Amino acid sequence: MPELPEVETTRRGIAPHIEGKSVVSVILRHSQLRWPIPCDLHTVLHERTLHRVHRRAKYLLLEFTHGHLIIHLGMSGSLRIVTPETRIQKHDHVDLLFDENTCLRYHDPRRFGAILWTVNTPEQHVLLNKLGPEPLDDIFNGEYLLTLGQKRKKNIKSFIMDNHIVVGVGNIYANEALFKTGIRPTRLVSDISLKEYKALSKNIKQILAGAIAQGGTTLRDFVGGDGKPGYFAQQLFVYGRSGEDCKVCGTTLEEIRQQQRISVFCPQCQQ
DNA sequence: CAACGGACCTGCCTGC
DNA sequence: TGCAGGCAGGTCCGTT
Repeated sequence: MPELPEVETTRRGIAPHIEGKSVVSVILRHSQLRWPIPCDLHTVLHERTLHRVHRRAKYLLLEFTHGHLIIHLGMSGSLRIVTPETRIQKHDHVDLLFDENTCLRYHDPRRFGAILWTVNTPEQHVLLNKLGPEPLDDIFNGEYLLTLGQKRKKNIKSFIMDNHIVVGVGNIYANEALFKTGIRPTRLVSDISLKEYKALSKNIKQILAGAIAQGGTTLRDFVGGDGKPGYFAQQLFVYGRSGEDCKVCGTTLEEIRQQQRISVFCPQCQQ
């Protein structure tokens, strides 16, 4: 699921409802996610105040005085604000119950997500300490990509999806950014010019910022923190459109598989 | 190191 | 209608 815009949309959706509130209780219905949820989480968070909800890459970081709760939504996770009485549905694995009858409910059918606790700064956590820059940061630009790309031998699609290079570019937006830049996903990183890298980084920023502004891409089961779906899906140029006509030139879009992920591209627009 | 394949898990869709 | 197979937004881990 969620790519970076969905995670940021979730952060903005849930933050106003829980920042400044204290945890009344934690209910674990299914603690086996990608890694086990700490079974003493209720004791750790009981009567503690949540100060802020941050995001780094696709991780949501819930800041408490004595540590951070690290939440990743994996492929199928979502967070919603509900009331404690709201009927429990299948795969509603965790409730963080706050005061004022506010409940943060974690739902994740495939259980590829994670909920972890750390008393250190989240940036020091082993899952976060090797991540590349945020795509919307100024550090992420054409020169940066050119420098790293010269040292490597791999295709551009898996390069921009590599979290060591830049975070937050998942399969949907990798496809869309390469289409918009006119770069075929199979091109080698060592073979791409500074001019192209500048355009690519600019387009990645633009596409992600646009998707965030519109509340994320909705496919299947994603819902934002307030339960409303996002509206970016209808603006996709290539993702999920293999065999259909290119919206720019009319050529039939083609599909290949790279690193077990589907890439869709226009053989005319992307060289 | 870097690159690649496999693994984790459920739901949904297709085709027989 | 039932069932097997393939596929899905992510990313860690072990092996080359």
